[in-house]
Amino acid sequence: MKEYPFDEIEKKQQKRWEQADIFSADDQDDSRPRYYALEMFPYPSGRIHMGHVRNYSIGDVIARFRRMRGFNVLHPMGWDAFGMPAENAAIKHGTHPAKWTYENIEYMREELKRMGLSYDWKREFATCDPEYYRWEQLFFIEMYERGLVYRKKSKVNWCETCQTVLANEQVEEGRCWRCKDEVVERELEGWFFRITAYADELLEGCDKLKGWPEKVLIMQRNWIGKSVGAEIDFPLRDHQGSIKVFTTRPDTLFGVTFLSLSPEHPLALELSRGTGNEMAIREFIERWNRIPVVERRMQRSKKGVFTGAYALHPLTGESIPIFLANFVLMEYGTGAVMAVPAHDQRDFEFARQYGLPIKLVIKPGDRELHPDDMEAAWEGPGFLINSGQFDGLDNEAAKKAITDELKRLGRGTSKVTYRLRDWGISRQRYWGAPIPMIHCPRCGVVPVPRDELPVRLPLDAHLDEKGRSPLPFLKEFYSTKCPKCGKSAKRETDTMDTFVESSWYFARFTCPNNAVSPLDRELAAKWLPVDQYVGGIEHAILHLLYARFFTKVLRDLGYLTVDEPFVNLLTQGMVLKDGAKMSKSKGNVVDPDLMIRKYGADTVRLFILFAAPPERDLEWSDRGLEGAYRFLLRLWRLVQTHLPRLKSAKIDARSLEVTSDSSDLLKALRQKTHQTIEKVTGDIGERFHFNTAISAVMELVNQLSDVLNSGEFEADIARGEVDPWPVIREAVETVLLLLSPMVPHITSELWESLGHEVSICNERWPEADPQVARADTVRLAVQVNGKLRGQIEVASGASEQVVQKRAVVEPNVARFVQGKTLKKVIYVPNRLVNLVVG
RNA sequence: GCCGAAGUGGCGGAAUUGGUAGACGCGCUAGAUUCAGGAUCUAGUGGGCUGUAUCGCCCGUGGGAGUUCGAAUCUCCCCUUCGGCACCA
Repeated sequence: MKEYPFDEIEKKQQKRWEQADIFSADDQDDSRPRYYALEMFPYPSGRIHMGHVRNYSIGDVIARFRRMRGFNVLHPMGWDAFGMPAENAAIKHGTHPAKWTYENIEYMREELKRMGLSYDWKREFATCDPEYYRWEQLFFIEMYERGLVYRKKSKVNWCETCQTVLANEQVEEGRCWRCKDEVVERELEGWFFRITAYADELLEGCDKLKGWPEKVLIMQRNWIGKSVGAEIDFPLRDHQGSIKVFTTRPDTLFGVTFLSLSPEHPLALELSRGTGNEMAIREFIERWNRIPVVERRMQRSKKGVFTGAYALHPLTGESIPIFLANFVLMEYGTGAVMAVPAHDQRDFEFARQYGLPIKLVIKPGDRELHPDDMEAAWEGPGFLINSGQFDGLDNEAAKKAITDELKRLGRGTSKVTYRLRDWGISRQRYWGAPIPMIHCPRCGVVPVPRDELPVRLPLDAHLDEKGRSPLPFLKEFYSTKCPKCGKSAKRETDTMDTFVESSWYFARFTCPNNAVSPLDRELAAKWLPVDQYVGGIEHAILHLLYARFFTKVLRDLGYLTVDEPFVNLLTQGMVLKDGAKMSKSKGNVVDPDLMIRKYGADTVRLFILFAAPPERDLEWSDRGLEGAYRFLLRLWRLVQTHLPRLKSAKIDARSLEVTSDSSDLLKALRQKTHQTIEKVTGDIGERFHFNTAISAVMELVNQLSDVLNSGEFEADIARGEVDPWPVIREAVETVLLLLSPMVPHITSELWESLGHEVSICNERWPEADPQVARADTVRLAVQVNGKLRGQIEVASGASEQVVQKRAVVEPNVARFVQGKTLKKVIYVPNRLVNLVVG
């Protein structure tokens, strides 16, 4: 038999926890403060990977720690079960996405259980369950009724490989976030969530999320991209109508020397008609259309062409030539910009290239600029010149003054623009939640009546090799009756983006089995918001922004009372092997399950928590893993060896005091025990620095072994003068309690073997006695002119006079002080004393 | 290009508020145990100095300057790596 039979222990303890049902969150109990700990739920891809192990180990420590500190903890787990890989696997292996998904869930649930995670498994659900997505369909309808869902035809990001549309957030450098293939442009009709209606609230909320990493907030702010400025009308000189532009720099209006339009601007061709430039414009647009979407944005050089048409300056009436320019985006603002080459770098480059005039209208305070020898646009502050009545104004003040003037003349307004676009959620895929809408040739778009929900995804569908959704070909699915007129109509065959499911799952965990309503208002109010959310940084924008949006929508629909879903966010780093992210293609994947079988879950958890603080990347090391195993082995052996005497020791206050007073060695051990409690409590509870928490416990274990192995100790026992076991038992029990959130199995087992009847998981977290933890003497560093010259042992909190007297007589210190005058003494109590001599 | 984070022994990392740099672990070295290997235990382990060798000196946290009695920590400049955004008017 193995000396440390981790496999038996882990199986036994896991069974025990399950039978005793000790990780359930109690909906009724209001006597304890509540705490909601959550980790990002996984996509059931088949097996767990090291990223999951890290994510869930971190979350489990937090949940277990809070439980021991007396909180009523909600710590649930579920499955983000809709998605493309299921369809791909189904095509490849001739199975069904549902079968594939549910089999994976079965397998991965067992893997997670082998890790010994303290989940309330009774709350588990998969998002592909109609009992889950039916409520999502209800939200969709309620959002539709409130104008938060709409349908439009637009140019969309299309991934040929995935055969579906992607949201802007899901395109990375012109490529699909999932399969990394090029995204092409397509004109398609689809459903949109009006996330832009919440743009301002989402942005302002960033300032209130004190528990989020600044990095994530910056990314979200940038993504929302709020710009404050003005929309200005430039009337056309030779046509009816005008061109609208958006600018953040209305103060530079007098510096406009031309307008730039996107090649996709609807007026582009029309303006050139009859000017003689029509051919050139047509050619330019055609050439533009031939450039793949991916490459359009990567073009660096400024290219353009004159339309032959002119606009009129809204304040001066001057004629302004209108150009098409390859750098103007149709999707942002109005697709047209007023070009101020003197004060905008892009316009500057364009003007230089095509020999267009540069007119200076902002004069910086500290230098003279001349249009002819400028090397770059001046985008900084200054006061206005060449701007008629506005000359001399500070440019910030001029922004308002010029906008006001435009408003007065009816040629412009204040305007706020966002980079954020509405969230396109239609997916031309099968394995997703059906969009609960009906297209009636007579009545138009009609929502499915509430009492007909859920619209079930038909499970008898067959996928073709190309990966196209079978739904548009499945008559039994799409053929229906219009709820309004009762005549035949067609169901929507698009499904929802799978990010919709993960946008509210955290709320559903508060009442996962509720069959009458998506959420129970009282339970949601009791548990939400999530106190601590843990997950990867890769969701900094996507999931975390969508979840924030959904929370606000559900609040406005009356389901939730909170504004934000996650109070505190911990973004963990990646698990690397040989300096690179683990991936099949690199062949550097370490299978967690294999490691758990070989060394046990406790060892894997301990290593992964010990190797780096959570937010940093972690380098996997087989050697390090063995080190973690050795530590647990030592701990096991230490308790086993002394079990009878540990078991019979009494650890009441009196016995502890008597023992520690009788031996310096034991007194020091007891002090270390209480110092370690202080240290570990802070490291786990406040900083999430599990690595330093573990190292502190290791120090205590080292000191404990030193005591047990020391000759002095042996001699004391032999004489029978001291009973050391109370202090030793206290130290051992402290080690077990402090380690239990991280390595729950071995600590549970040893706790039990010490004779405890209550599971260590239900024990109270130890309290440090500050009296015991405080040292009565301290080693003080003695510096001379800032250089370390010696150490002295003094009473804790000793006075400066005493310390100084002791310091100068220290031989090595004396060498450096002798024959010099003492100019100054700096004394930091219990730390150091610095003698400044000259 | 812009924004952000990070650079500490052979390696992962520690130093919470400007106060003894390198905790803890890995690796390595020597010894014990062992037929041998492995495992385990003990001791040592930043670099340099034959220098008043259980003590001491000098150097040392990417590089350079500065503030300070004192800097891994604060300020400025530079270098490198990683992440995000990338014509957003």
